[in-house]
Amino acid sequence: MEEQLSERGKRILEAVIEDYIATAEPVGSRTLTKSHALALSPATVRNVMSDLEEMGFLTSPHTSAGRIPTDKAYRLYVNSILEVRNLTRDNREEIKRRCQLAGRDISEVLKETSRLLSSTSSYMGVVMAPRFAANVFRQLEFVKLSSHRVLAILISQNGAVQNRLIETEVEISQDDLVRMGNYLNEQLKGLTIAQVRERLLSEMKSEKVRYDAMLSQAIVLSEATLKSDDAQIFVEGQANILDQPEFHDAAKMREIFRAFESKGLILDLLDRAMQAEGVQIFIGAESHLVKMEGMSLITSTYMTGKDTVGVLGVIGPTRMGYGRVIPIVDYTAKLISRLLETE
Amino acid sequence: MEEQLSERGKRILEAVIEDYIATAEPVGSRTLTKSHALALSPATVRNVMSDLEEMGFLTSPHTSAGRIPTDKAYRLYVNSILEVRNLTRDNREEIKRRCQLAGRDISEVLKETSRLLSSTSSYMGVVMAPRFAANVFRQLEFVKLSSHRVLAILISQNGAVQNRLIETEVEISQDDLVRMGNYLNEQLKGLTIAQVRERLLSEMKSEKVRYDAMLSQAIVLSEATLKSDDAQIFVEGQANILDQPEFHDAAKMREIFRAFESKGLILDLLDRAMQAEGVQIFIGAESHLVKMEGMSLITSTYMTGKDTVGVLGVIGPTRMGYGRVIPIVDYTAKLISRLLETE
DNA sequence: ATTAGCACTCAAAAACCCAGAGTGCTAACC
DNA sequence: GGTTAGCACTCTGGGTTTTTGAGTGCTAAT
Repeated sequence: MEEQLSERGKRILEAVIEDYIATAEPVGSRTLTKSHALALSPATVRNVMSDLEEMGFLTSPHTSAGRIPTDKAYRLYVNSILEVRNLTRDNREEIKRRCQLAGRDISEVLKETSRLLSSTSSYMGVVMAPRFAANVFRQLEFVKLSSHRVLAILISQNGAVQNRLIETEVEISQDDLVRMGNYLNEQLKGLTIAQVRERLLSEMKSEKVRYDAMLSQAIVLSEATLKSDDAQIFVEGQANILDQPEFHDAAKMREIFRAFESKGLILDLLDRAMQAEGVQIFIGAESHLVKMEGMSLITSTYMTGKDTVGVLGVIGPTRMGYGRVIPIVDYTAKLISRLLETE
Repeated sequence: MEEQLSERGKRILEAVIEDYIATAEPVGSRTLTKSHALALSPATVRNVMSDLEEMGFLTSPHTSAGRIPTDKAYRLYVNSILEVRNLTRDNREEIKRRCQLAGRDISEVLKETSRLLSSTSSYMGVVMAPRFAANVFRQLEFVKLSSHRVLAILISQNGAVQNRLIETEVEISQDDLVRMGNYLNEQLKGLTIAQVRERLLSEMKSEKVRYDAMLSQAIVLSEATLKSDDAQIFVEGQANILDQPEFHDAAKMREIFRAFESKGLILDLLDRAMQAEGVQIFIGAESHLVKMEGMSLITSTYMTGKDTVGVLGVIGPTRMGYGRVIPIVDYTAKLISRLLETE
């Protein structure tokens, strides 16, 4: 049963996949011979397709419909058949243009990137921001807003900013706040945010702190600032997938939207994608997430310097234009990496 | 034709509206007499309904279906028939619990509020953040990230933070940046952000700046920080409206999602809602936005101290549980107002 | 090995029918 | 007068049946 795939078999499988990608309809032997110049009769094609079905590359939704590619077929396709097109100059220009980070806040840029991915691919764009905790600490700032309210602002070396409003037990003067800030900035210079946190937690237990009320204040404040660092994910262009014919019916649509409403699902996926460097492709059930059947995900990691810090990508139907989307994702990731470089 | 609406007419109209809200089906005379204890025969009800139709409160999708309320009917209903229920204690507790702003960044809180509105109403939640420009300036901070990159952080009195990455032409030392910051903070104390901007623009033209390179740098930097203040809008729970039977068919769904994808539409609406203080209700076509037919919007403004600074609300189908949603919106707005008070 | 031919299959679309809910009107009723 | 029972009529939605057409698998001829 597991005989090798012939050259002709490959050609035909490719044709089927491409037709199916284009039309979303099961493709039959006759249509295939017409659209692709195969110099073969429908009957022959039928035989080959029958073989392909046996090998698990095609299925038919029912007898007497055409056939559609299985996940396994897509896998083969992206691995060894597909040749990735280059981006057009225009495409590249547009991506570059829209990824300017000057003059904007960094998460704005990532959001825009997500939007960009969505609109150039016409599927859904996804960007996971660098985990704040992995960034290098740059500066911590306390600003007194009112008697018992302090705004803590935490700045990382790459320009990400987080802030928290803290209700303090006792009133602290702005001067004291500044002093705390200076002290901590001095202490924490060069650590990653995660390390900063560890350091603070251990200090909290130390003897010294017991006797220095202000220091302990500072530590409580900054600890409050640091806790709960949820990954930021930007998902854009959900409406795009509504245009895909496979989701035309209302029930399916609802399901999809429900699934993506909480970002947990996407987070899981992206976390997985972050394990390995570079472009990765998850096809349908491969992701082992039930909700993802019928959908594929193309991701690429991006980095600052040598460290992988985030992932971005495109989610679309399994039946998606891999050849077109892969280079988009790839190029965008590279661009973002370049932008984030701290010179 | 424009005779007054009798007491009985009102009662029946109310019954129709309530039935329709509950079932989303056109309601007929017979069902009406059954569900509401009206002590009238279907025939009589029919007569009255016929009158109501003539007056423009009801329409029938076709002969021999029941009737459905028009926008005009809803208007009358919310204005003079409906009595707004009070919130249950549980409801109030939950809203309070989820609106804690301590420990979080202010826009996080507003986003959560939007989520809250959506989940308690089971429609779509909308929150427009205070226009940053209207806030009172608190502090401006420049942080050097790398040779030509400066992060500018702008903090307002109420704890909102905006930051921008700025690529500078020439390298500026961190010391100089601090000095610039101090100078500007001194100068700009107490102004609103909008005023700050005006002030800077006018300074840029003044003679003094010509001769002080650093000052002019500072002004360029902060001007870069201030420009482009787009309103922030948080929309949550879009998937909720997919459950509404009136949007069950795929085409409608798509339309809705497309409409809300760009937030411009919502922005227009909310801007309008901000004109007047307190709870406002826009029913269907009243908003004069084509896309909004079939949908209603319940909003309330919220304030810090005496100034209206933002709006929040719920978007749902015209056929929505006004009596239930209005107090939710109202209460939430009041709560947010209280939270934002600068003590 | 390939292909033409043919009988067979099945889903989707069209055509059709029917029941049910609703209406408007008229005539009787209180 | 307002109210109600009765009746003929209308329309939609749902279910069933028919038709159509694309597609298959097999066999026999090339």
